[in-house]
Formats: sequence, C-alpha cells, structure tokens
Amino acid sequence: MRPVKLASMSEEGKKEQPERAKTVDGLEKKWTQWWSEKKIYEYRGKSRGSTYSIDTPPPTVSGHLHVGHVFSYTHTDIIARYKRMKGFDVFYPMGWDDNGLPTERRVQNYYGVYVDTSLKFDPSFVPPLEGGKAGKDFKPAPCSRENFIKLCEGLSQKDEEQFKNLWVELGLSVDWSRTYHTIGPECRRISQLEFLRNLERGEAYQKAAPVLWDTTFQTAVSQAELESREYPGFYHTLLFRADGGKVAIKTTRPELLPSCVALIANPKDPRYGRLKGKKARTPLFGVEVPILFHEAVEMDKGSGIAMCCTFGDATDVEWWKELSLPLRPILTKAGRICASVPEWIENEAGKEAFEKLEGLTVFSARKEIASLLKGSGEMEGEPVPTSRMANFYEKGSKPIEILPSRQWYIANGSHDEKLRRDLLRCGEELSFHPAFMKRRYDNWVEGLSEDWLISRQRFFGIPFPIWYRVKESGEVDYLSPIRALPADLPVDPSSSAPQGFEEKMRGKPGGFVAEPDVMDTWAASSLTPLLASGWKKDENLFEKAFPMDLRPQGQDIIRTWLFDTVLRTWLEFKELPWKDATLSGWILDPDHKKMSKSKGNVVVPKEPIEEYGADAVRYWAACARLGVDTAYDEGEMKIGRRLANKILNASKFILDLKPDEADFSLVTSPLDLSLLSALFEVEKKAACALEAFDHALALQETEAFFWSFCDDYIELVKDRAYRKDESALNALRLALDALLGLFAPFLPFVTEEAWHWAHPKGLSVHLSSWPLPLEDKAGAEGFENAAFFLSLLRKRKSEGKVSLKTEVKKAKIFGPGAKEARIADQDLKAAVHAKEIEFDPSPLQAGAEIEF
RNA sequence: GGGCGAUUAGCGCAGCGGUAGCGCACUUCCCUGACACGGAAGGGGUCGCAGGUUCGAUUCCUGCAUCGCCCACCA
Repeated sequence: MRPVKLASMSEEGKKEQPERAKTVDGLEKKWTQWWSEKKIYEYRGKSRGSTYSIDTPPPTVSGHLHVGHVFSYTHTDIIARYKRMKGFDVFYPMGWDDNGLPTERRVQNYYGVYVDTSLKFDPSFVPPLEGGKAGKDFKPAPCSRENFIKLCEGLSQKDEEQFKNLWVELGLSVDWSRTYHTIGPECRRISQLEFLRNLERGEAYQKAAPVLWDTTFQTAVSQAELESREYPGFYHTLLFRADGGKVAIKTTRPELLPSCVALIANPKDPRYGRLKGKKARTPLFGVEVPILFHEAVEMDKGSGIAMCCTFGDATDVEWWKELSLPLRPILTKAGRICASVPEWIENEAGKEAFEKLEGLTVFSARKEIASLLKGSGEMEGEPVPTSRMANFYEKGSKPIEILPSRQWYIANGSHDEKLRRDLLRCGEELSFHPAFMKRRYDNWVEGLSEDWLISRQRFFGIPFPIWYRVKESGEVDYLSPIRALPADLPVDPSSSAPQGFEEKMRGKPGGFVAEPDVMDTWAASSLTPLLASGWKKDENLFEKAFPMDLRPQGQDIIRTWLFDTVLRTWLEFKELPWKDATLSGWILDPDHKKMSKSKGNVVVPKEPIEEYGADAVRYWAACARLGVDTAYDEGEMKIGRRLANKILNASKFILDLKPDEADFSLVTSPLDLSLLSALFEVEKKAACALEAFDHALALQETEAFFWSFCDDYIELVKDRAYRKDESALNALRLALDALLGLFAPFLPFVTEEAWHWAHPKGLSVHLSSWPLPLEDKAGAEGFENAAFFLSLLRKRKSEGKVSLKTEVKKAKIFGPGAKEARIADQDLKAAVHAKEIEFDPSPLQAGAEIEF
C-alpha cells in the first residue's frame, strides 16, 4: 500500500480554519452523524405516487466486503439521492443475506464446529474456537443443528454491524430503520407462506428423480448454481462381450461400470447395426445389458457406442427415461461406491470385483477398476489423459454427480410453454440498463430444461413448513404432506408438531416426521421485493412501495436473483416486481484480472476510503457506466479528491464575497445571465442522463462545467466581484448553490459541508430540490465565447512566458464568436490586465493577439 | 458450436456519418488577493484488420483477428 501522508497536513489545515474545512478529511464522520440524527434519509411513506422504491441487493454476509461492493452500491445511491432531490420519497431499505451455505462455511471455520444431526440442543455448548485460528492438531467439535443455527445467527449479526459501518462511511443514503435479513423470523415467515401458496396453486411440487448432487456438501443443487470447469480425466477403452466378439467402449467414468444398464449406438451407424436385438456382458461383473439405439449418440465420439449408467451425465438420464431402462445406483450421497454388492451382480467373480470397490471415492474407484480391468484383460491399452469440461456446483470442488432422490421444485417454465412465454414477456417489459443485458435473461429463460430445485440438504436455511405422516408400517408417506397453518408461520417442523399431532408422535408409526430439508437461499432472496415492502405484514407500506421501481444488481446473478424474483412475483401477482433493473460491471484489479479472494488481489474498501475520502471513492465508482467492467484505479480517486477539495475552495471564495442568499433579479449583466443560461443547459443534461441511469454522463457534464466555471467565469468576474458588483455576486452565488446541488448525489459529504456554509440554518442539501429554478434569459453563447477567448489570451501569455497578471497594452479578439464574447468586454479587459481590448468578428478564423 | 460485450494517445476511458476528445502520466511556465493537497499552456493517435454502403466511415453493414463473459459440449 502507498504511504499515507495526509493526516498531518489536514491537521494544519484545521488549525488555520477551525470552522471551515480546508480539505475533505474528516467530513464523513461529521455528516453521517448529522444525517442519522436528523433522519435525513427516512422514508416518510407519504403516498404511492411520490414513492421511489429500491430493491437493494442484500449482500452475502460472510466475512469481508471488497471494493466491488462499494462500486455498484454507489451507482444505486446516486440514483437514490437524485430521486430524493427530485422530490421523491425514496424507499431505500437494506437487507442482509445471511442465510445459506456461505454463512455455514464461515461458522464452521470461525468456531471450529460441524453439525451432527443426532445431537440434541445443548444450551451450555461452547465452541472450541473463536475467530478461526486453529492449531495443528485441532479437531472440530460436533454440535446440534439448533446450536449451529444459533452460532450462525450470532456471527452474521456481528458481520452485519461491520457491513453497516462501511455503508454508512461510504455515504449510502439508506433508511437504516428499514433492514431485513434473510434468516430472520419475518423472512422465514414470508418464505414459508409464499411456498405454501405456490404449493396450493400447484406451482411447487415434490418428485423423486435424478438430481444434480454435490458430494462435498451433500446436497442437491439447481441448474442455476452450476459452473463448468476444466477437469482432467482419462479415456479408458473397456471391452464388452457381445455376439461372440468384443465391443470397445470408450469412457472417462469406468467406475460406473457396475451401474451400466445398456450399450447404446446410433441407429444409422453401420458398424453396430448387426448387434440389433443382441445383448452384451459387462467386463468384470458379467452383467447382461441390452444393446439399444438412440439418435443422441454421436457416431464420431469415442468409439461411437456408449455405455449408459445410473448416472454418468445428463444424456444417461435422457436415455434412461426415453428407453425405459432400469435404475442401478451405486453411488452414495457422499460420492462413494455403496457398501454392499447390488443384487443385479450375480456371478461370483463379479461380486468379488465389486467388493474391492466398496466404500471407495469415485476418484479411487476409477483407479482400482482400471487395474482390475487390466488384470482381467478387458481394457484395451492404457488410460489416455484428456481434459474436458465438467459441471461443478459453483461453491464446490468436485464434479457434480447425478443421483436419484426426492426433492421439492418450483415450476419455472421449463416444462410449461405458457409460463415460459409469460416470463419472456416479463423480460420485454422490464427495462434493463444497459439494454443488452436483457439478452442474458432471454437466453436463460429459453434454455431452461428443468424446474427450479429448491430443496437443500443443509442446516442453516429456511425449513419447509411441511411434515409427513408415518404409516402404521413405519413407512413415511411422502405423497400427502401435512402443511403448516399460515397463522403458525414461521415454523420449524423439526422442533414443533403439526396441528392434530403431539410431539411424542414424532417418528412413530401412525405419527409424523418433519421434512428435513431447507430451502435454497435464492428461494428467500427471490422474495426481497415482498420482504422489503412489507407484504402480508404492513399492507399500508406494501401498497405504496410495491411494485418497486428499481432493482440494482450484479450481472452475474441475472439467471438467479433477477430471474427467480421475476418468476416468483409473476406466480403470485402476475406482474413485474420492478420497472427498471440496473446492472453494474465487474471490478477488475489494475491488471484487468477479476478480483477474487483466491487470487489474493482483493482490495478492502476501508483503505481507499481512509486515504482518499468517501467522496473520492464514490467519484471513482461514478465515473464508470453501468455494465462496464472497471479497473480498480486509485488515480481516479485522487482526481475525485482534488475535485472535492476544489469544491470546498470555490465555495469558500464565493461565500466570503457573498455570504447571504442570492436574488436572481439582481443579475443584470449579460455575461452573468449567460453563465446562468449555460448552467441551465448543464442541469437539463445532467437530469436527462440520470433519468436514463447514466450517472457517469451526468457527472461528466457537471464536472466539465464546474472547471470552466472556476477557470473562466470566476476569473472573468473577479474584478467586478471585488468591487461588490451585485450582478456578479448574485450570479456567483446562484451558480454555487446550483452546482452544490448537481454534485450532491455524487459527492454527498463535501457538498453537504459547503451547503451548510452557504445556508447555516438550512436543511440538508440532500433534501433540497434538484436545482432547475433558473431562467434561461440570455443563451449560453456569450459565456462560452468569452471563456473561449479568455483561454486563447491565457495561451498567448503562456507562450510569451509571462505571468498571467502581467499588464498588457492591448488585446485583440477576432473571428467567429468575437461578437458574442463582446458582452464580456470589461471583464475580459480586467481578467487579462489589458488597457484596451479590440473585437473584430470579420476574420473567418477565430484567434486572439496580445500587444505587450 | 451459439449468444453478448470490448478493441480510439504510454495508461484509463468518452464520442459517433462531415477537419479526432477527456483525465492521468509526460514537457514548459506560473507561489496571480479561493485553491501549490494549486493553476496555465504544450507535445503525443493513419480510432484492431480486410472488404462494402456513402460525396464522405473511427462512427453504418459484412467478414476476420484478439480479449472478456454467459450458455451448450461431459460417452
């Protein structure tokens, strides 16, 4: 990190100017406190029409934030502040996503514990660690599910406090009286309630089917959570016996050979036509399997004939369904070969071979079976290394397996064309910013092949409000679940009994058992618009805040958070959850690599905020448009800091000359009126850009004008201002007030500071109205041309290598624009220190000359 | 293989049918009564490549290349 040398300088500054800050240092603390005391960002709940509501992304609470968060949340805050100044009552809540796997993992490491579901709650349980620093021989301690959840809740609360501090320091104008968290009771209640409604309407259902399974976390996962990665493997050529000869099968998964149910070739493949109706025997195990034909077999892949297992990949599932093949699972949920010989392996040699595989992981079983095959002469050659793409659970480290199991689903249009069309139409109606992001939504909806699998075999999540009857035989009846009553929500079925049952009937014949699973974390997050706006809790609020106006989020979670929210809102209300969705880009490190913990290139946001100030960090974020990947750039923060300081200095200068409120009617000089007209144009452009969520353009317009205001206008009118010319003083003051307003959404701290110098008894600049009250009386051309020629004259002096204050005999201004610039003749004369100035509009080329 | 985005000065980015812009960095000058944590000025680009449309293309179209992301491909 760079050396910090600002502290000592700022102290000096403070000594000289006790009441007016000279630099931006320390403004964060002062104003966040004041904003909080005065409840500046409180949602007042006036009316539906005046409400602007934002579906803030609840950040995952699992450790530390990085500058990527600061980046996108700043974009949203700019819009929130702009809308507030436009007169909207901004509903800007904050949520915390503390539900789900990231929290579980963090708690396991932080406290050194793991869940043992056989344990009962122990109120005196003390975790072995605090802070996650384990010694060499440390062994994690088991605890009950309930103890574990308590630890999760405790730790996420601590993390949330830290997150909040950072958001406050960054100046997010969130209404902190409106927060929610996804494991909180209200979120559990709403998630369970909406699930029951989905179930009632037939949108939620359970079925036993092959599912995507992560063997490390031992849970089912959904299509949206998959990620494909390069994974090394080996091609093994297995020799099946068929039709008196041998059939070679190329596979990367020989360990699944015991679960082989068929060999399948393409019906058009001449090599295998002779095998029609014939059977084959598997190597090692001698199991008889049919030789079948299916179009999906690619003739040029491998040997053109595949073995179909339970289940090697999605194609196996397809064949299993379409060809009505038997189910022969051999993998456990932990990803190991099962511990007893399956009944379909009948011959002794086969049984013996299988026993050698029992309990092995997929990885070890693969090696073992290869050596067995080699021993029996049923493998051709050696395994050939290959690299292929394999599907992983995005948080997992081993490839996904496909295992048959009973799970809960929510319909998402994958098997329902009407629903799919409805959801595509939702995409049409939602405004994406930038617009091209819509294609990602469309692609996802069009490509959906399975309904949304929402059950997870985890602990720290929202339980399903469901129990099952236990038949007299002791068998669990999954077909008719017992639903919780809406009034009882939230419920934890593992600790409370369903209506009509007593707790002692749990697990007994004639009694009940709880659904042990919890919901996918997205099942809760997909309800954030309902949660935040008080659905089924505060109907008065809900009526005003829902549907919401804005959903800001990352582009990587369009297929999850955005789609899931659209889906669930559509199922419940048949309408969109929001009007606009803004998508921020990635933050890259200075070498244009994506920032990630594993690469160790993450920047913790506290450091730049402390070094450059929150306004400067916000400036860096604001310079990047939505959807554009942006490099972390401290240079940009330095510029932001310089701009913020410049705003303080310009304000001080103007306010020393004109401390009281301005009066537009006293602005009479044509140059001053023209300056205000130019500002009028800038305000219109900035507002227009912000309406289109183009904060970067709004900032650029404002900033460019501000520099010209300082360099040109202030220099032009300085002389008059010193002589207390009312027109100049009032124009300066009006422009200052307007500029502070224009900068306020971007640089909330420095603008608030200067605003209070200007309006000592006034309210916050952030509650002032967006500045557009000025009249365009003169057109901007006068000021623009005067500024242009002033700049030319400065250039002549610079070329003459003289100080700008050097007196000159005569200045000449000529060419196009000279006529317009004439409105500033006296001001130009004073600014250039010229005794005489001549205007000549006749030449075709604009220029300026100086006689020294 | 399909889709999306990017390619403009050393770096970071705007722009978009009509003599190339901003900021940083670089060079020169200036402690000028807001600001030296500052200011003024200057040098620097055949706008990825190849075609096409047009009076005119950095801008529109087509193809290609490179980079990034998403989806499909797992026998």
